[in-house]
Amino acid sequence: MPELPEVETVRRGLAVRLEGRRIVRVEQRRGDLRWPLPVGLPARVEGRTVRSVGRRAKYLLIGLDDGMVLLVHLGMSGRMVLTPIDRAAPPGPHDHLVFDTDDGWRIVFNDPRRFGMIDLVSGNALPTHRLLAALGPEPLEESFSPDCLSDRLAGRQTSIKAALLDQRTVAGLGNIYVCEALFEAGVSPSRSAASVAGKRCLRLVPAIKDVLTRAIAAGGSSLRDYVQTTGELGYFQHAWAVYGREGQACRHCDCEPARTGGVQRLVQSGRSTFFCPRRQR
DNA sequence: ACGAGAACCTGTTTGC
DNA sequence: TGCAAACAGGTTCTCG
Repeated sequence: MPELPEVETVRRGLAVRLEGRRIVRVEQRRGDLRWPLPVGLPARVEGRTVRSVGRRAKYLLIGLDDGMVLLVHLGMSGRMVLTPIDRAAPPGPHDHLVFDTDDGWRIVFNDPRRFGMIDLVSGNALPTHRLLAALGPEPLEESFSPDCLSDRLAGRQTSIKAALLDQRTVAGLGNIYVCEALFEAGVSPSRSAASVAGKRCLRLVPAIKDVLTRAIAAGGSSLRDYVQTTGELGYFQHAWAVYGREGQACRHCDCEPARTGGVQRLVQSGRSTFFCPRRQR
């Protein structure tokens, strides 16, 4: 579910309800997600006031008033669901953590596949945290420039698709937005990363920024039952040009799928890639 | 050192 | 219709 735009959407939803609120109760309903949860998590969070809700790449950073930060990754299927406590349903089988605030709101972390990760770390230690230390630049920051990406792609033998999926190259892109950005830039996903270093980054970097910005504005992409913290659906999935559109016309070619084959699908390092071979070279 | 593939886990969709 | 296989937004680990 969650790539940068979805996590940013969740961050904004959480910030509204959590910033300045005290967490009066934490219920931990199982001991592990991808890894064991931090020892004594509920007791270490109960009574704390939330200072800030930030984001780094696909990680949510919930800053507490004692200087600790709750680090949350939603994995593939993680969700944060917000409801008033008096209207909250009983916890379901995949509701792993429940947080109640002093003004009567409940935040439930739900994650059926349990690829999510949660840690509680000192704010000072964040930059060197094992999950964050190697992350590449934030794609929406100004410092993420064509030159910056070019340097990171130079000399790499893997495909541009795999390189952009690698969070050390640039942080926050996932399978959907890599496909969309490569389409918008007119770059073939099969091209070597090294061959994109240089002038193709002049198109690729603005395309990445544009796709992410538009997706955030739309509240992210909703697949299956993914909803924002508010319960609303994101609607960027309707704007996809190529992702999930095998055999259909891409958003910019007038070509008839019956004659040209339309959007093509291929598998790269085990993941589906969607692209338009007429537009992407 | 780097890159491809497997593994982690559950739910939903697809195909025979 | 029913069941099994394929597939899904991510990350880490292993192996060549």
